Amino acid sequence: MITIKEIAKLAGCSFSTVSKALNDSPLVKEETKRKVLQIAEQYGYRRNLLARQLVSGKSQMIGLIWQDVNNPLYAQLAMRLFQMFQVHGYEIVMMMSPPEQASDWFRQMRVDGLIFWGDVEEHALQLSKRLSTLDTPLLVVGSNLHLPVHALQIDRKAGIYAAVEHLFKLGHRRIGFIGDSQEVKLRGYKEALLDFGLPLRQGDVLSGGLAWEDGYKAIMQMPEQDDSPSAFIGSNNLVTRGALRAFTERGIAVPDKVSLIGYDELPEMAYAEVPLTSVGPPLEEVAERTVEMMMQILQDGAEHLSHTIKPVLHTRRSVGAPRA
Amino acid sequence: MITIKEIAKLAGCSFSTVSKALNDSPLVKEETKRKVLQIAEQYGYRRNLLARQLVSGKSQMIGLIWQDVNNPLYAQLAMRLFQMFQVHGYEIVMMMSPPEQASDWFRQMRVDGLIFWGDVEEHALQLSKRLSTLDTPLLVVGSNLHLPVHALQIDRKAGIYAAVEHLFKLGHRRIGFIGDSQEVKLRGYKEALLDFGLPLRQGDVLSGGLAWEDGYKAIMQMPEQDDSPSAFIGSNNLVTRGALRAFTERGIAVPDKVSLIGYDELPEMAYAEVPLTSVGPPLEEVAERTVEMMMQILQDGAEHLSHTIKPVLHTRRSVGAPRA
DNA sequence: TTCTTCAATAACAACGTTGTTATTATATTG
DNA sequence: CAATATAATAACAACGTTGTTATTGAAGAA
Repeated sequence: MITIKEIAKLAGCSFSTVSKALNDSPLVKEETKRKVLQIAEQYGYRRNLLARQLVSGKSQMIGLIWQDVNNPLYAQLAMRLFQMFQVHGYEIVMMMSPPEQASDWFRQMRVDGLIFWGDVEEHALQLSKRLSTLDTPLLVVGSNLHLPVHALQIDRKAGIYAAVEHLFKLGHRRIGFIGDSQEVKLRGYKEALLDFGLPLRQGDVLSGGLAWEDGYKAIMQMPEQDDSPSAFIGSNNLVTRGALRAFTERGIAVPDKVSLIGYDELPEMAYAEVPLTSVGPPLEEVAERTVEMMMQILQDGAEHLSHTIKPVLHTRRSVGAPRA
Repeated sequence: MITIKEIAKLAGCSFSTVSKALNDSPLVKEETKRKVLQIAEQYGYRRNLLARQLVSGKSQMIGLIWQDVNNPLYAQLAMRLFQMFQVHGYEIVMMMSPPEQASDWFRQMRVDGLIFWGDVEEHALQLSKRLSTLDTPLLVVGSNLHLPVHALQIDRKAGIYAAVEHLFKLGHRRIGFIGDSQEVKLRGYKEALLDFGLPLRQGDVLSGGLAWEDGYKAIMQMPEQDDSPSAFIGSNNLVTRGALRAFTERGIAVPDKVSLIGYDELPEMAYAEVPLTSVGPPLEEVAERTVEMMMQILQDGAEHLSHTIKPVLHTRRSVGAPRA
């Protein structure tokens, strides 16, 4: 690929003049500029960003560490971040490797900032501790912990709480929870039960991970009882959709026999066989705040930023009043 | 962030010795190595990849251009590529911008190779033409065109053909097609009809794009007729799932009243309210071949590679014999 | 004319590496 | 003891840029 030095030879001037011409500097005669630009065009010159970033000390890149590819939530978010950061002259670079490995490579590439989706608290904590003393600013999006780095918190506890409240107000007195792998959500569930004077029954919390199958299995394996919950809350979009599938297969009509609310608000929720009522952070707001905070960090060198987003409830067909 | 020059000062030697020590060169005394390594560790030294790649002329990066974030197929594929290329010492860098823009940035970053998912033929053609004369090798994955670049073809026509054949053998004589935006697939459909002696009826091809809603709307808006098709083929996983949703809503039982086959083989197909029979390229094979071809291009400088993968049929519940 | 001013360009240093070549100091040989 | 081989390190060039400083040549002022 042609370099400014080669263009200089062709144009019969020095490479520093070429550099200035390509950057449209007023120090170069119009005629020279034209000649240089014409040659650059002709030979398909592309500036070498590695070199430019090396000398400038800024990479204009933001590293995005992405682990959970199967969750469409992140695909949506990533897409928006891409578009929004580009407006500010930054490129998003994504990696799907384990956090430690990804952050290490990003630091070697001298990215200006790092974004980490911190819904797995353990990883968020570990990574933020590791990077807190270092020179690459880290923004953790979606954690609930108090971290030693910049954080865009999502108040999942409040989200689940709101879901319980919604069901309670409709008359549900026996509410189950599917997927116990995220402690904050479970805490929101338990606190709400307590506040509304409902007993916490161990059997109503169906344990399992965050994948579709986990929700499916949880409901399929649920023992048939007379007094099982009249409503369930699924801990994320995948689990909830898996659960819905299982209810349908077992012939338990939603919402006639059982109501279902899922955490995460996504187009997919409306596409389910029964459109799902959901609580989740407004995606657009998450994206906007992420960009806003990162720009404050990069441009103003802001310290220890923190902001919290509250999930919002979207009512759809999957929830009704309990049968008498 | 500390550099080798600063380490040199601290260690009391020249920066070139530090460089060698960090690369474990046999030209450096063990004692010196230890001292340098200890200081590097202490100060959290990370090599500057920008500088290293500038001098080496190799970036060890492969650019992946990703447009259709909503299709989970690509999320799965991307994940596998990440893992597999890492074994070969390459990092995948992803961008979600429009192809022209993304490829331009990647070239400026001097990536060693580019991968483009070419299911939108128009984009694939345009990009491959643009890059065919340039020095950055482009591998188009999943196109059907004869392109002037390396290509891992997916024979979608054969896939759809196989779907029609499968239905025909079960006794279906009236087969519809949902989503007409990919010409190859439509061609497979038409050719198969012809070969099996079935008439092509305009009304049996429901037009629309590749999103969930397109499939949903197509079926919702389909006029109620006595002699409508006894089976449908959806042009991708989203469209098919949207269509299934619509059938369910309209009370048209799948597979009792109508059979449904979807293009794309993904876990999601099995998760649908009626597990969907599908034809699609084996993902793992696509990933493996992608890596294999790219490595041949990068290491052996292979010219004009081409390989074709045939989609495979997976039978599930959504297909049955037509009602008498 | 001779000095100054200014526009245009050239030259150079720097960014952080790697790889090659040059320079030491030390050990080995005859 | 000088000559030479060897080990360790230093010095330097290069990669492709950008930004700063130095050098030109020509026009305008004294």
